[in-house]
Amino acid sequence: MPSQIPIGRKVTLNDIAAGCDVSRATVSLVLRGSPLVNKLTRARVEEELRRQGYVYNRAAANLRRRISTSIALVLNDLANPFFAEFAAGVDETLAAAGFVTLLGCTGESPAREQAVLGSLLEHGPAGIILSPAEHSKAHDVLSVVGRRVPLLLFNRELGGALPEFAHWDQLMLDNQHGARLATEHLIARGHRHIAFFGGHHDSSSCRHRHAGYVEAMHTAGLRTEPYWRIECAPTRLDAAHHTPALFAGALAPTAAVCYNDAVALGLMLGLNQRGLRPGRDFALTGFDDIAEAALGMSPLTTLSVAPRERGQQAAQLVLQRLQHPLAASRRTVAPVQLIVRESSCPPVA
Amino acid sequence: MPSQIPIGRKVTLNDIAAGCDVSRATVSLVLRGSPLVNKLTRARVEEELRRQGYVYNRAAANLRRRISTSIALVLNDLANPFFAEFAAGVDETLAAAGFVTLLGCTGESPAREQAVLGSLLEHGPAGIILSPAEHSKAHDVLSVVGRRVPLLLFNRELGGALPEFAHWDQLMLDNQHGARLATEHLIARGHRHIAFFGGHHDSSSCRHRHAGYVEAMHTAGLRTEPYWRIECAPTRLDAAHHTPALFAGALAPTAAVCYNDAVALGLMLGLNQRGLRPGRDFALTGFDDIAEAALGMSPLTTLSVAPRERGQQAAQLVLQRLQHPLAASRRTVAPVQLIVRESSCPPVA
DNA sequence: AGTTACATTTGGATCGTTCTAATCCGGTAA
DNA sequence: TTACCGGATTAGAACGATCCAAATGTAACT
Repeated sequence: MPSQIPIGRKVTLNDIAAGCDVSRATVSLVLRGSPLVNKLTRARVEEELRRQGYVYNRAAANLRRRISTSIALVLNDLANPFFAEFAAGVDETLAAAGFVTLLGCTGESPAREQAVLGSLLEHGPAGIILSPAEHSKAHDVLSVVGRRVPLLLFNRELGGALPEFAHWDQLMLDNQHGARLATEHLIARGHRHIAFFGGHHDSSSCRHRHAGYVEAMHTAGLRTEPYWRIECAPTRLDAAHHTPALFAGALAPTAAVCYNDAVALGLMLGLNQRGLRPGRDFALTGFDDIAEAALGMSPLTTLSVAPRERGQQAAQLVLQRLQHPLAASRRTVAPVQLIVRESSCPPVA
Repeated sequence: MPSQIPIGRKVTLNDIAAGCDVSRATVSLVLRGSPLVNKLTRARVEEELRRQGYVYNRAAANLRRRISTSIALVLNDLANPFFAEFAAGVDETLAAAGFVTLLGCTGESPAREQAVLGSLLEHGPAGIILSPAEHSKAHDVLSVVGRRVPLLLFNRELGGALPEFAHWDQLMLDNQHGARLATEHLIARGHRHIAFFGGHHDSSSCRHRHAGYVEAMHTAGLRTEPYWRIECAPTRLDAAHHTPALFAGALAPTAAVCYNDAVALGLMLGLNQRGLRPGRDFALTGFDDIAEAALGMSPLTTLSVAPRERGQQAAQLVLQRLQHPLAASRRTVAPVQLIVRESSCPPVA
């Protein structure tokens, strides 16, 4: 029984081998289910493995075999439900493939990103999934990651040019098309004065969404006033604070395409404080379709990006890359889907 | 320059040693900043390390030193914001201590929990932080984890008795006291007929919260009717569906202590459908203080559990355990804090 | 010159596994 | 008898680091 087993040292192949009078090599063969070993000895060895409570030392095995069974996942912030769902999808798919997820959070700091990547690399992951911090530069990432271990960029571009020799894949959301869909939807509802609210222009996803908005507006022959572009941090609180700026210009908008759901929810609060009912007196759309979007005072029209599925997809892409290390690097753009809810009302007559 | 470095093989200590005419051992000393090595040779070696783009192989080092620099974090579901915040806190603290987080998700399935634990253990974590799946049994966890690697239980009890010889620590939330606070608050507001709504009685956290509710009621000399205890799955949807059951008994409650915030938000929806305005016609409290609690139609009175801080605390506890492997096992109960918002109105006259 | 002291450096064993190239053995063919 | 075969097993060298004891070189002191 387990209580007979010495508690001091880890059980190794040698212990098992000694315990049933075979060689280390034979035990190793048993462990890996080789057909070479005799049925009888296999049974004896398996019994001994159970008896001593052996646990496989994958680190030692991987060292010898010069392989790795882990993937590093580096994100800005797990507390963001978008990334949390993404991480859940990644882990789920990796686990199914026998890989283990090494987690790292950067908190939007390029410096911490460097540190985290460095630390994770020492554990020898087979690949990396990275959602870069805001001002992270391609050159810096390259200098710490090197060209040996494959990298998948998710969600954001890196500053500076991507090194063409490195096989870095990309998984991006169709930000521009999504924002265009939202804008077209508001236009179809009858709006003519539409603002773009929230986000910072130095974020690539924000730039792309803004481009989609401009594209839709101009295609429809509508003007975009500069004071209809309100920048703010992508948080509820900051969005609520910046609400007055929307109505400070000469021509007040009747609707806003928001950078993301958090901003949209904050804008709703801000509108309420001005006595405007979102979804009645003012129309707005979000981006991400986070859980809270469907609830709240006025259910939010938004773009679903299916973060969990993106996580699964990211994991798949990395696993494929591991099988074809020399394949050309690939850029995947995941589609987004417009979810129409009540917040995108027609303009008040 | 980096392009001169062969791309085929990983750079090892031997390569560096050969590259600057010293022994492997000396390079190793340089890496670890030993004062033994001469300033001059140190400089030469460091230059060579940079030149060849060396990355430390922690797996190999840990094998030799018989130590580990990783901690396994096993959760039900990262997509749950409570656990996501918790994980963020854990990773933050572990990273600061030089550890790396091995992630695993169980999806509330004891079978997957076994599999995930087994897989993570093969990577040799120094410790484990486990938030058990719903019906997970202590005996099963023990049989896969063994008594070698220290375990910290978070948030839930395990079924069956804890093995006393294993040094398993616990970090629990003060569920009972929290529910008692919420109930006392409602009583102080003037309510006499208070229900306990949501959750399943086979979940230990639900039992504890219910116990706190009963305790407060009885201490105040109030009765608890059996039909004031409505069980349902801890989701918004199921809570909304079970709302009518609250009013099916002889004496209708004027307030409800909810199992958690998700349930409370679902109950709000259900109340709305009955034409009752939560926070006006009916009072309710939640548990967890998730982000949505402060927003919504009627901001929710709830208990803040500070999940990120819990994560930091969990990591601290494990790190302490690593330093004192033989210390007596410890049970920590984290305090919770009542956050009074508008949902806990006085009863209608 | 011989001894001691000190600062540096190093060879070789080691961690727990896998891999390669033997080896062993009973049976069969030449 | 010898050679050979195929199935089962194994010794021993890896993998990339660390650790220990021992070696080296230099300077200082009898």
